[in-house]
Amino acid sequence: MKTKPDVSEMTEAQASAELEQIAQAMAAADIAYHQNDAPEISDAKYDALKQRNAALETAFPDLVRDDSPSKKIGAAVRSGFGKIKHIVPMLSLGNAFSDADVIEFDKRIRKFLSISDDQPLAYTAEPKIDGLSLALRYENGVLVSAATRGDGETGEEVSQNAKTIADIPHKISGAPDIFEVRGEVYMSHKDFEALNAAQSAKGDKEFANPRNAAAGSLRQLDSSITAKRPLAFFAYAWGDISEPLANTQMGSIKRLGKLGFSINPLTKLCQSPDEIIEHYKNIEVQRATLGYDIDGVVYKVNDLALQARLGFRSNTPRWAIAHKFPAETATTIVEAIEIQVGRTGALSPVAHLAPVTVGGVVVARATLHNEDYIKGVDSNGQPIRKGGDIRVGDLVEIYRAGDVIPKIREVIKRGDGPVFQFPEKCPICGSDAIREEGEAVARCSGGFSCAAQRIEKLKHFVSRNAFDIDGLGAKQVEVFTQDGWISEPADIFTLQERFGSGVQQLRNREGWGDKSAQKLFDAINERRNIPLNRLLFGLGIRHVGESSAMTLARFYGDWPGFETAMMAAQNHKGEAWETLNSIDGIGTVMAAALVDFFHEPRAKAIVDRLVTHLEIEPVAVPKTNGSPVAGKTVVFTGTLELVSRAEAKATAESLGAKVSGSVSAKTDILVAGAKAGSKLKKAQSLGVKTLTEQEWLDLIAGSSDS
DNA sequence: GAGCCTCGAGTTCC
DNA sequence: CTCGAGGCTC
Repeated sequence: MKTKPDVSEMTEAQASAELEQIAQAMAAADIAYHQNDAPEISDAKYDALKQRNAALETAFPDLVRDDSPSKKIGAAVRSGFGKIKHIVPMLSLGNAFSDADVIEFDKRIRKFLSISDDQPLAYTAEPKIDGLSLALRYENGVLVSAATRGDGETGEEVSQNAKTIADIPHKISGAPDIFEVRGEVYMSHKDFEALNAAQSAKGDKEFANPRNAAAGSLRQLDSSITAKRPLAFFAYAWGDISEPLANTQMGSIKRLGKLGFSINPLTKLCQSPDEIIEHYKNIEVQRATLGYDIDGVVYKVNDLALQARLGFRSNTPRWAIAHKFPAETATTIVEAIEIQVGRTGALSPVAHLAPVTVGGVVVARATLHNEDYIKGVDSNGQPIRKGGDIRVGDLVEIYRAGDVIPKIREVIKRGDGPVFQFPEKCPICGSDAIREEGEAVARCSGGFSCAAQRIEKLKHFVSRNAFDIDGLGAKQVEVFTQDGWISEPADIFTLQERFGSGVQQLRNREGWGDKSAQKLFDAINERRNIPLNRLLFGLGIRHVGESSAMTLARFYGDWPGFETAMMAAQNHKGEAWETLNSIDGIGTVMAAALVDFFHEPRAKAIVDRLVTHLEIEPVAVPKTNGSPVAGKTVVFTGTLELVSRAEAKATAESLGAKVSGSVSAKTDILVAGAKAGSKLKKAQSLGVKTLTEQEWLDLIAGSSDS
């Protein structure tokens, strides 16, 4: 690459020409990255362009273009596709990596269903296609929409593109009126190679692998491009449906085939874990000659009535599992081991590797988790990998766990580096690193005195699920902190007043124009109104994540109520303390972390300064008119069989009830599922009203909609 | 106290 | 995505 002339030696004409070039290059890169799922240039190159652009704009402020990359805050949102909410969520599957995991899976299911080992229990086993999931909705036999998985709850509408796929019929007959088919879009090896050959002949970029090619093709904004791409589709299940297709998994798949969908020929009904594993090995042997990528075999309980009884954990069905093939590996050298400091002070080692391609992606870093992981032992001192501890200079085999996170599997050849010494001090602030007895993680003890912790806390504060301030991401936080502009959350909200109009100061900065500065201030101002749960999450109190923050917000309702309770629970005693501990999902560790946080003077001062800038919105109190349980404290115990525990809790809360985990004199209703034990007895002795699960459902029936 | 299950925290590359 | 730890049930 030729070196660009120094900015100070350039003429206006040269600068203007280069600014135009950069604007075009970056716009093209944005499109490639955000809309085509395939970056054209590396992050480093992209950053270099951005910096060069900023330098030019600083030197020639009159030449700043209207379409300058510096005026774009954050990434352009991928546009052009509508959203579709999945009526039945598209969940991911749990994973099995060994035969033992599969046997365990079978055992768990038998235990859950009380089926003894000598009774038969059938499973389907089918290849797990490495493509993208797609949900097709037919109404009265006509394809009305197609949606990608998205986050499982909401996907993107790609109907026009789906219609160009030969395996997807536009009309079907003999199907239920409402009929949602689920399956996998993929590209065969042959078609993938032909496509890449054509791409390279045209001078277009090639795709890294068939999955990326399929993803990129399905998400074209112009469906005539998708039509030219040779995509294929295997159907494997149904989602929302007006009447069941069959009462077994295998029966459903066969019906899908009869209705005109492609179904995978290697799908097999198996009667035992042994037979499942045999089929897995069979498929593994054929893997190379199938003509399309698969990354494992999926097993499902065949009987749909049993599937319904098994139900779901928070994110995965209990009745299915994906048995993964061993991940692709690569060997490389450990060049350095760096220690990063997290927002809680956790010291996490990360290996810097000589870059190497694993499964189509260049990997340069791998997580090392903690001290024991580097040593190669688990918490009981048992070895976790071949080749022992990891040192700088070692030749190692790496893989991508879940095809995502790079990890070191094995030390293949010992280098000449010394045994890695885990630091006893924080690498940033020099405070002692403390590893509590029985814990895996060492933490910097510097707290608010540690610059790294302060920055990470701020990054957490502005993160997507906390304050989510547009234009103030991790990178900006770092820059602003280093320049001394912000050091705690309250500073963000005084930025504008401290800099007068602020715009002048910001404008002198690289990459900031009047517009972007004003946009940032607008974004900050928008967040002066913040829901209580987001505030609680954003504070970054240890052990308090998104979910617990919501629990607390729901329970206490508003900020004054919450804060008063925290202050009153001082010394872990008294009624406020007991109440806090009684909340379902809040235990002693979290309760202590919360109370201690609010009695730590520095933390308290930071919170006090912050809240003066905020309008804290109470968590939407559910409509409780007509609800028979509004304001009541409800406890669930035993095994709930009709609805999941999480669902029962969510329903109760939506009706204005407070869900508690333990029975006390303040409990209004105890809902006792099967095998209820001590809590039921206690409730009876206290004279608390107890209901069976069915009685509870009857009680709340009809009030959910009013 | 053991055995789930769920959540929090940390990480990589895109 | 994974690991570790907290919380709940038995």
